[in-house]
Amino acid sequence: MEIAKNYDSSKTEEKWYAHWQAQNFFHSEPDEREAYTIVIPPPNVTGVLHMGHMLNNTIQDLLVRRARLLGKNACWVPGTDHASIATEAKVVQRLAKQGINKSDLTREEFMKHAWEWTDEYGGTILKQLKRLGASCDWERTRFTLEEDLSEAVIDVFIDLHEKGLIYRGARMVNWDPAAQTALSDEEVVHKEVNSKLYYLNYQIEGSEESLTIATTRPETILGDTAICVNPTDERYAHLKGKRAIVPLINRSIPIIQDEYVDVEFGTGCLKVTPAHDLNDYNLGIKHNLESIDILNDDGTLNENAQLYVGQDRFEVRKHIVKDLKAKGILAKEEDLQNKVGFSERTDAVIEPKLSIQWFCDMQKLAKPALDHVMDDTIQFYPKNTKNTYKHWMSNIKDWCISRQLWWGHRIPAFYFGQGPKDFVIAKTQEEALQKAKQASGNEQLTISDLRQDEDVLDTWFSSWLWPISVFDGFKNPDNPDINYYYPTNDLVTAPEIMFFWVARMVMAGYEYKGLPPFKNVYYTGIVRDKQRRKMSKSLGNSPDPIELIEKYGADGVRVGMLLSSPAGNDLMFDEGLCEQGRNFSNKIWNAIRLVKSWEISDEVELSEAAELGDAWFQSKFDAVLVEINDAYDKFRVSDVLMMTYKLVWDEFCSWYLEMVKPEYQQPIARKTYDQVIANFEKVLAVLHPFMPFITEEIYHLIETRNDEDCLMVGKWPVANTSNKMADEFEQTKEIITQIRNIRKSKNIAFKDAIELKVKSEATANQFDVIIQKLTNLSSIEYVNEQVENCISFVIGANEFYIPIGEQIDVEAEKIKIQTEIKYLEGFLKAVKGKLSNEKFVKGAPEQVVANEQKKLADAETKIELLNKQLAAL
RNA sequence: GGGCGAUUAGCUCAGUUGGUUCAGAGCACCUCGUUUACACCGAGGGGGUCGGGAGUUCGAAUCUCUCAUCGCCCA
Repeated sequence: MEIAKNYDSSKTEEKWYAHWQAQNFFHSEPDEREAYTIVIPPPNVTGVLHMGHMLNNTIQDLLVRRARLLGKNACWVPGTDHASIATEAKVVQRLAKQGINKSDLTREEFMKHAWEWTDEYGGTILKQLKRLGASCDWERTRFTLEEDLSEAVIDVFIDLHEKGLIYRGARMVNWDPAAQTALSDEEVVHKEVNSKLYYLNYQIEGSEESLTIATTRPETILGDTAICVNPTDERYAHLKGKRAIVPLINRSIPIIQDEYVDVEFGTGCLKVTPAHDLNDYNLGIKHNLESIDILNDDGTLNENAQLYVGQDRFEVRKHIVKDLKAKGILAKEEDLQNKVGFSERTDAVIEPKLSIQWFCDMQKLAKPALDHVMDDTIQFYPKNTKNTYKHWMSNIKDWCISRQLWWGHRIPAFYFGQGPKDFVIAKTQEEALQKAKQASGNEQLTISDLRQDEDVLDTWFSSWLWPISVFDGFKNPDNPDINYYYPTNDLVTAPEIMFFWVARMVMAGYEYKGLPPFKNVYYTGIVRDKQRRKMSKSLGNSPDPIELIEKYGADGVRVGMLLSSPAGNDLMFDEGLCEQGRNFSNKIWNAIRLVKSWEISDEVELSEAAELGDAWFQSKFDAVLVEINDAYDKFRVSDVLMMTYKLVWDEFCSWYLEMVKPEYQQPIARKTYDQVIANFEKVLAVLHPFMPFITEEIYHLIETRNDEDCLMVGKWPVANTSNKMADEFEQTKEIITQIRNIRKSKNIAFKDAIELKVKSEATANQFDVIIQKLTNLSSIEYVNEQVENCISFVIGANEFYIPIGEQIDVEAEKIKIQTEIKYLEGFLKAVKGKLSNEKFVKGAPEQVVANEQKKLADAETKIELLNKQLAAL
């Protein structure tokens, strides 16, 4: 069979993915095997595949494919997230392009557009994941806004409300004026920005005196209802009980005292705007201040402000500074760096806003969620992420779960009156009506008297149920799927959503199943470019994953992604890594090409080298496999890859295949061939999780197989560690390297055979035939005396001589040997120093001292040998 | 401001309770190479005072303190 010289991924990937699907290999049903489950972190329906997804899903596929090979019943549940705020923004944008305003639509009309949008784009990422080779159980694909999952969300809302853990209340929330909705604390990103600190003079009422306050937000003075100073601040002690005048609008406000004010910051005088700052709000409550809300929901000023009405808050800032300056109220301005909150989704500057929202009380839910991570029931990788988790969980605040949006799960609250308590929580209108009649005592109520809450729930209020809801664990709490697949095994996600998602899933898991949602959480790093900038669409520094796959093959890209990504470390992505992955594909490809080029013969005798090679390789393979398994258990993914890479490239290709390779144009013994194939298949199995496509292709190049006989559903090899030949061979590798080195330095071509003479206690080395083959020796002779006129080297207690057929350069040889002696003597001195140190001999463990003594003896022997050689020159 | 973590070869990173010749890997780099799988390759090689300083110890990349620089989380 002709095999192309270079591997062409475009000819295999689609073929095998389709084949696997046709064989239904991705699908899982509960059975008697051990389950291995992963639920995908559902990507947004708005998204397209980016490098973060590539990393994340490559790792998940790696784990799932290995679990499958280990004989577990592997189930990777895919799906998408409705991404309330992001999707709604996209839909609004699209409508705007069509000249439609959201406000002109009814809720139902808008939802129709949103569903159309979702049907059109929602599956993009999942489709793209197939290109990567993701072995998801597509039959189980779920969507957070589908019927069953929505029902779970509503049921949980009702349940938590009944338990008193969800409440409605007026609070200071994070308001996103662009999306015009409240956000949770986690959706606010604090960024350091260059601002200005403005110093403004406030007139003291009934006096010529004025005091100066400092503020970064001069436009909010229109909502000021007090000035606050620290009671210990003597500068302002005389102002106690007096009032000040708000500039421009001449409102009289009290001067109050509170410890909260930082004497050091600005002037030590604080303007208090209870409606627009959380701290001021708290001060307002404490001191019973009036609260004047001067902003509309879209960030423009309202009538309460009196001035600049209808203008945007940032426009107003410019104007008011100008006006204050003109009136001599602005004392000075200073540059200042401060942190400002931005909306994670819209990047708008967040306004603290007092509004009525729904909240989820986290205290009770957080307790088991914290405990079971601290006691390692759930393990985090890397370990140090536990600290961050603990810190957040120990300082947890209530979760604002309502959003002023349409795209999402509508809050099941029905209002029957105007009072703050005039509502009921119910799953259906009918049920709501019953409850409302009861609550109001008004039997005349009809459905049309009820108003359902207009708001929807935070998207994460559905995501936190994901590991349970994808198995219908709410509707059907005892169904075979949930019993079999839950708790899931591993969760692979980004560290930045530890609070958004991971922590809350753990809470929901314990609240609703009494069990953790998963056993391990693997936090990936962030994919950055070479300059350490986070990859983002706006920077344009992210390659297109699909183009990468087309260029380097899915296998190559998978390897590229994992080559430099130890758990939790950011990944400095470089296309060169994918290139390395592609080169690796080609290396393996050429290994099968070599093997398939051999003519198999039943007549040919087994060569000793091939027998030895097989024994050695099995020993080596098993030793490495033990390490690989161990690294998998510790989620040391890039270590696993590197070990696998070296196993394939160095041990299998460079050593093993070279050992067993038949002479040019000679056939290979059938038995040897069979051994090579057996070893090849084991190597392929270990490599398969990283490179599913090429390994499957090669598996089928080895021989024609049945449709259901695929590597993907093959067996992970089992290590037999009794064979120690791998260790014994290490010294032989050194001998071979030395001989190659001599060839190199003396310019002796490989095709010219050379002789080797060995002075040793032994009369043979079990690996002599290997040495002979790999270095092209005409003979190996064991001698009792030093050999003259040779290049020599010493390994262990053995001396090796190579006659080079010409006069050797005595001086050069002398220098070489002297250099080595010098190094050894220095080493010896250090060892002797240790051993003559009484404290060391007494203090160090016996083993360590014994080792030092062995080092001493070995070095002395070697120096002696080298000196003899030197003398003989 | 509070907390966590990092700093080891040109780059990205290992280095498991301090102790084998422990200073390592991959890539990059340099030299040589049409040896009959692969130049997307082979063989060989150079390269680090382990961020600076101090300390503990018989012994420190590893433990302590301190300084510097950088990240992340929270407020």
